[in-house]
Amino acid sequence: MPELPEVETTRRGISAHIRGHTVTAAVVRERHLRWPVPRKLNALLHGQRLSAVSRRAKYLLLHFPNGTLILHLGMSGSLRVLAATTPPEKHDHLDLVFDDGRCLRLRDPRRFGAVLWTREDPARHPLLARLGPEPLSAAFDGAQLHRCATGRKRAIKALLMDSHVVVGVGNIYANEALFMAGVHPIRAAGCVSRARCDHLADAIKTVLSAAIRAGGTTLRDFTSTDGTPGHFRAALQVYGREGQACPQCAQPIRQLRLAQRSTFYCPHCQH
DNA sequence: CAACGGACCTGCCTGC
DNA sequence: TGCAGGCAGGTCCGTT
Repeated sequence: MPELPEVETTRRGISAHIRGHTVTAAVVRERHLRWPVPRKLNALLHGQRLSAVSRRAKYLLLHFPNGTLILHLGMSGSLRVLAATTPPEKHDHLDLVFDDGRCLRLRDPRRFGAVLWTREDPARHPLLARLGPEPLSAAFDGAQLHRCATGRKRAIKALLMDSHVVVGVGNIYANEALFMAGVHPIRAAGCVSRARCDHLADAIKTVLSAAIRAGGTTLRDFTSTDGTPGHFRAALQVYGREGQACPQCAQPIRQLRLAQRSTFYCPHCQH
């Protein structure tokens, strides 16, 4: 579920409903996520007013006067805003109940997600402190990508998915950006020219921006059941399309395994 | 230091 | 129909 576009769409969706409201209870039903959910979350958050919901990489940051709640959705997490009286279902691990009778509910079947608390500047939290630039910011461009790629032997796709280089590029969009830029996924990062790094950086920005717009449509209503998985699927050029015709040259899309992730590419268009 | 595999989980789909 | 096996949108950590 959550690639960066969906995390950003989630942020926008929940923010409008919960920002400015005060927590009346934090209900933890399952504390065994990627890391244990902090004890005494209820004591920490009770009576605290949520001032803002921001995002860094795929982490959502809920800002309170006494600290910040850091949420990560992992592979299968989702957040919804609904009436606090709505009965929780299987895998609904956490509710933040607000003073208007609604709650923010975290569901995460695979439990790869995380709920963490910090009193410090969240940017200095160990998980966030060493992250690379945001892909849609001016700090990320072809020059930055080329600096990181220089002298590296690993596959360019693995480099794009390395959060020290740039954050938020998951498996789907790494595939799509490489196709858009005409770069072969297993090419050694150090063998990608500056000009092609420019194209790759542009492609990442283009595909993520388009997906955020599409995600906005898909997950518009956070108070209802759930966003159907992926309006943007229709826009994918190579991901999940093994054997189908390349949109540019009509040759069959191929699939391979790279760093344990499915990788899709056109052998004719990508070098 | 760089690069790679394993690990963490459940659900869903395929094929026998 | 049942069951085994493989795969899934992430990413930290230990080993080489």
